[in-house]
Amino acid sequence: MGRKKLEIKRIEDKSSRLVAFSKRRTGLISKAQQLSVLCDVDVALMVFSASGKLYEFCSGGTNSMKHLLARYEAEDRAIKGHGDDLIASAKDMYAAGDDGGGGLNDIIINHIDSPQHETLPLFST
Amino acid sequence: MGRKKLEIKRIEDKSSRLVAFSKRRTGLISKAQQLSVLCDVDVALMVFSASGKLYEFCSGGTNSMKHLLARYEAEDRAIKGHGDDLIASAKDMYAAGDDGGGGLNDIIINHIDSPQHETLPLFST
DNA sequence: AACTATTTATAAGA
DNA sequence: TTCTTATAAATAGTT
Repeated sequence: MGRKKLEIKRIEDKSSRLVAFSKRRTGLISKAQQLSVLCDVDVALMVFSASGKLYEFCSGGTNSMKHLLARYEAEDRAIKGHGDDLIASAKDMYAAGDDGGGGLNDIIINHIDSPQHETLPLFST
Repeated sequence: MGRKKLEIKRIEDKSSRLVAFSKRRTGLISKAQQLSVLCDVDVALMVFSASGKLYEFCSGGTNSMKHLLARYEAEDRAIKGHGDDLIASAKDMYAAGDDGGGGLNDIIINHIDSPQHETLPLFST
């Protein structure tokens, strides 16, 4: 989006990297806020600078960050609770030889991509 | 960024809102990944859809999300640990009459905007 | 901190 | 939903 196309790899020049960090961090937080408002969903974003500074955004305000983290932990536990099922699925796929290349990782990702019915909304706006 | 300029407020038409959610969520996660790679920083992003589905990105992979959340908790505690100092600062500012309008909120935001020296990196790539 | 040439993201529409 | 396309936005390099 600039004068030249930029490869997505670490910017080695420190000055350029810091400038890019400042610009892109601002843009990212703005996009996160827009997504939460336009689509009426909860979003939590944390950015840790190389110097240890924290930048954050949370729909509902910074004070509600803990609510979203609690919700995340709950969903995470729900996913982990299916560990045995996931491993069984992985074995089945390997046995059937239809592993798409990603193996267990892809299975877990697919699982994460499906709604977690066990998870009750702990926080909603 | 489209055929028409869009106001940043809840999209009332459900179909349009879902389409926007799909597109913008993808874009946001992509931007988060680019920021982490280009600027070599840690980023954690969580999006909770209205139907309770979780979408996430974490630099270092989903498995490292917990490390970043722990780091966030640590920074949060460090900020909270300065509660007394912050309240004293607020009182001083009010007494001096140089409250910029934001009051304690602004003081806390300024505090958050400064590096947390007490925070050790719990996780780094 | 501004500028501006370009690249990207994306709102509508098919 | 997936592809297309006109436009708005973001931003890389520059001043």
